[in-house]
Amino acid sequence: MQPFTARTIEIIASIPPGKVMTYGQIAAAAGSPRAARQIVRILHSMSGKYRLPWHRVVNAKGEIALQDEESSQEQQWNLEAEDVEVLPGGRIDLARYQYFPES
DNA sequence: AAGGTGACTGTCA
DNA sequence: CTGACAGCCACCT
Repeated sequence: MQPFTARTIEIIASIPPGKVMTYGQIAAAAGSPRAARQIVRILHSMSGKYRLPWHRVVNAKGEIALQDEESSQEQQWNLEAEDVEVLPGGRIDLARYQYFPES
């Protein structure tokens, strides 16, 4: 397991309910500001094995990044279950729900 | 071992 | 607002 991967898992797992983080944010927090795409790969391969709260991860625009209709709806449902308001189009108000590990 | 891939991002038009 | 482009990098053939 690469340090980057381990840190990524740790970070994602630390996102509190009702909050979300962007891929770039996680990548930066994990040590590679430009490795947003790695987060995607890690989510793909680890979400099943580590039970990560993948639904709390959105893209830089604050939208659900999933392309698969079913999965994206599942993510939206999970977010709403945590009192996150998902606007039409699968968009989320980052100003209200983005999680900053620092603060 | 070499090349492809992706739930991305910032910039420019 | 939309679309095109080029970085980016761990993981999977």
